[in-house]
Amino acid sequence: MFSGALIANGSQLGRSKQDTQITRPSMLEELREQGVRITRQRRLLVGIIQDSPRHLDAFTLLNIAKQEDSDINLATVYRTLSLLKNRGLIDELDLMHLQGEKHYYEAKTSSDHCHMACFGCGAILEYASSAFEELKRQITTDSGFQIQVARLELGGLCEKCGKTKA
Amino acid sequence: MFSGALIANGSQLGRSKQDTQITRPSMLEELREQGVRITRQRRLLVGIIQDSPRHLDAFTLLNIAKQEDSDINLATVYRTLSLLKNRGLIDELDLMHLQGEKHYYEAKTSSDHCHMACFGCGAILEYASSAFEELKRQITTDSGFQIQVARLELGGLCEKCGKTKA
DNA sequence: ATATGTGCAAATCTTTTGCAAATTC
DNA sequence: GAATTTGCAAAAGATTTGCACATAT
Repeated sequence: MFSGALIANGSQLGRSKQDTQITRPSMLEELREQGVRITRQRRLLVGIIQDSPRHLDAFTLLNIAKQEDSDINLATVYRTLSLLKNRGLIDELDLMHLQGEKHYYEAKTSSDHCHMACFGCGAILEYASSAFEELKRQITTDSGFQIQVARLELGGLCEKCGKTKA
Repeated sequence: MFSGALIANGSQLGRSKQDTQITRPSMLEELREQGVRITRQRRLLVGIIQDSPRHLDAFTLLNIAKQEDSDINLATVYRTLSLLKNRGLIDELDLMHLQGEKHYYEAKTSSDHCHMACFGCGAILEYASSAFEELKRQITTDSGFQIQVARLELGGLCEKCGKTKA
């Protein structure tokens, strides 16, 4: 069972084969258009989230931000994350609670992708597929539910751990 | 925005159209086979989870159990949930954090199904589809990841709320 | 100038843990 | 009888909130 202190995340988009391209649009512009006040702290946090290849939890985000603005506070981080989430600019993930109950955040992408958490080594892999988009379409058509947020998380063994433990 | 005190859950399996049948096998037998000691508390909790049409959180489960055994403790509930989760007998859900950060649990079913949380009225709908199973197969084939747990959660507006707010 | 956002500290909520007593096999 | 599980109370971890001060438009 994985029990390391850090998520061994080499995930970077495209680590696994996938058939859909992922792109991330600019968040600050979007916020301005929505009439949201842009503060020093928000600019900083949004920049970090947008640039980061990793899934950040609130505390990690705080520590990265502190390198630029040593006075920034954890409460501000949480308030900003909440704002971005409510405006649909970031997705919130649990990553199968591999590291306790905290949440992880990432800039919303053009097409939804699933996250695979390896119970063996703790790696987080991403995978985008047109079949996922197709499944969402099917559900909407079939049930009449209008999807605003979609989260597909898988837990199991990555290719390497699967071979080791088999 | 939904802000009621209880999840308005009329979900009962099969509320929405779906193309895959869901069945729930017996947990106690499975536990015995796995050599797990069956205590009074475990028997009670497992029975409640198995019978419940709703997604239970730890505290709700405790209160239902207290009607039978007024001494049962919240720690025991958490320890039992943890046992069942690790043995693959129940699934853990977040239901899009519609009601804070707590988790919800349900007996694992023969085929995975997705949970749709309505931001309008708080209803939780379930939907099982062969396309979901097919997507999992595709991901496994394509990435080599061996899936042990799958969780697909959608947030948005149910059919009724979609019409009201459109 | 005024509404809004921030830092700080305390509070809240959920889940986990240490330990002595009770229970199951 | 020995090993495991439980209840209780306390601790831990993540997130939220009240309020006085600072900032953006």
